[in-house]
Amino acid sequence: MKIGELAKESGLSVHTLRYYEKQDLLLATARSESNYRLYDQQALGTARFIRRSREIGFSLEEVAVFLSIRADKPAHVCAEAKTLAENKIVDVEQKISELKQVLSALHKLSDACCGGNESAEHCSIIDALEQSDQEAS
Amino acid sequence: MKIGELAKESGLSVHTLRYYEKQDLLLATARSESNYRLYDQQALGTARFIRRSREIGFSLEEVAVFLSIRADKPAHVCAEAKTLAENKIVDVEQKISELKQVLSALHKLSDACCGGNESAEHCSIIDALEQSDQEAS
DNA sequence: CTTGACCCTAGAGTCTACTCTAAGGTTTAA
DNA sequence: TTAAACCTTAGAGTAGACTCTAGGGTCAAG
Repeated sequence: MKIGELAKESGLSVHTLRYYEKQDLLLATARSESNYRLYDQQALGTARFIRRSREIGFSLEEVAVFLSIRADKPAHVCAEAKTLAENKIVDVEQKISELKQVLSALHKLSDACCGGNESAEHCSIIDALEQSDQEAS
Repeated sequence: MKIGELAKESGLSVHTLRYYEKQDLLLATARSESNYRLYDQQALGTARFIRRSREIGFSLEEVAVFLSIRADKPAHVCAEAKTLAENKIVDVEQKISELKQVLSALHKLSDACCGGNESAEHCSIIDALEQSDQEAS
């Protein structure tokens, strides 16, 4: 299959597939006489594997680790994959908690503001951003 | 006050302050004979205003809108500020919900994996990433 | 034989918000 | 007077993951 079909089947763009090749994540199975990239079913599996890993939030660097485990499973142990997943969980939890703080600050801003067509002379949003220090805990 | 002191007082770096000037967010009040940027208390207020807005998660583009409201309050209405805050709330809620889905997918991966020093031959993380379609709802 | 849909490469551009560098000039304190 | 600690500019670099462009070749249908 050529790159266009692989793109369709995998849900990745042609550009992205070529980019992944440059990053050594997904090499073409072969080249046609006219130098077109050719892929087999295994390559399609890998493309989908990468897409799923990305959707779950892994970076390309992390995906590369998964791919190397996947490529030679007997040479690796479960702990390697699990560590990656656990670290990612910590990252994501951290991000969520940061965003929740941001959200609470935003709600405070928004709730205090009348939001009407009154002049912003005494807009509580602007005023709140003016305050010297406000900790939201 | 010179840029170094403004940096210290505002909690922004000298580089960042100059960057904000380039972005027309915070102009120097004046220049000394030797062409040093000079700032007054009002500029310090603006610097802090920007920092607080950024901490709450507004982009520089959004901060620019706040600054223009702040600069001429009578010419603006509360609705403008509130709209910005509400849109940001929607964005942040969206991001949080995406991250929660990611987190749940990660937990599924991680929980299924023994994580031990066994060969990754049957690692359930790698296997799960291999699956063709798994919707987490 | 031409049109359109493919494919190729190298390399540049995008996004946001900085962050840093090079190569200088100024001020201050000892 | 000299060294440290400031300040200036224009412009490049950083992160991550694409995304696109220019300028060209290839292939199948009508």
